[in-house]
Amino acid sequence: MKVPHFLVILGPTASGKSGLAVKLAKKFDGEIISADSRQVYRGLDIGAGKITKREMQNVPHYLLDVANPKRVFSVAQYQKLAKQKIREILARNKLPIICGGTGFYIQAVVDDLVLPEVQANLKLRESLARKNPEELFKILQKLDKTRAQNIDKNNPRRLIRAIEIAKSLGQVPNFNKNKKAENENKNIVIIGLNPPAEKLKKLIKIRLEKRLKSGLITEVRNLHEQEKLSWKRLENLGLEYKFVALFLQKKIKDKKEFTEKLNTAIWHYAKRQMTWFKRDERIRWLTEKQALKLKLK
RNA sequence: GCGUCGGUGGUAGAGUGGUCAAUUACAACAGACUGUAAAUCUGUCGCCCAUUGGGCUACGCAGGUUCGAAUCCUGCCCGGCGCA
Repeated sequence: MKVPHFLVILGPTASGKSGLAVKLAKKFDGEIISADSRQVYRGLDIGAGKITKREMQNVPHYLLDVANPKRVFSVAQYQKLAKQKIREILARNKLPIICGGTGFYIQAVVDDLVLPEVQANLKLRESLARKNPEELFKILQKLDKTRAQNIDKNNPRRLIRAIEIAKSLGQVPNFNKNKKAENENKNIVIIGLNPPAEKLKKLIKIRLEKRLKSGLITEVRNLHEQEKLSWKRLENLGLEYKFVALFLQKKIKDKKEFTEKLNTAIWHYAKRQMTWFKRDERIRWLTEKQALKLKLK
């Protein structure tokens, strides 16, 4: 296989991406760029499954801890930073390895999506949040007919963001399709890891137990008490952060119920990740063993 | 033992003579994704064929009433509560 412009390692949560990335980085003299929408935040460690210094084995890792967890980080920001890191790594004659489970972030980089730089308007969002989808849709229709035509009418979050963008830019810009075509020529190797469902379920379960033992609950409590992250914010961060926050608030009282619900939620997440990945035919689905046998020249 | 309330689809739990293969939620499965993505949203969900539609088996078990029963009656089995 030709030496790629960069390498991507993706897969559902708990599929073993981080470990593989380190091994491949050592083999190919690479450096790793995380593609994870939660690991970008400072202080989200155990719950987000951030790789430890020790696990990094001296392989440089980027785009971890680059954002304040109080503020919402966006794909647009991610894309900008990731592209910059890729350039830097290439300039050093090393192989950039993008590794993560946030499909959208990965796509933003791989296909170089055109993302409107419209910042979150919290006041606008708050006032729009009170409206139902039908009302939101009507507002969007007035602002941007094109976007209204292909948007999911039932999805308030999308509707609100579309309105936000339309208000600021007049309309929601299109993806740059040409860019995507151009990218087909770029040599990008995408490796997907996808253990069988039953195995993945087990991996998720074991990993959660491990996280609980290594202080997950304390981490979330500290984020709330010391870092002053509101419960609402923690709930919004999802999965571990959401369910531990609910548990600490006693909205879920039973520890067993808490574990079960969280496990299910993580499983649901893994499945959502897979539906996203499945449609990308460029992904080469391999086992870790197969991936380690890859040769680049 | 008597009294009483209840036993409904994988689970919880509505339904109390027809419009019920059975509200809803969860789980399960599939999917979307113009940018808050660990979020947000959608579809399917008894079985068998079918394009609308049709057939079959189902609401603890066995009988009965009725044109018609998850729904009413009788007996039995099982569980909660009360009194003994």
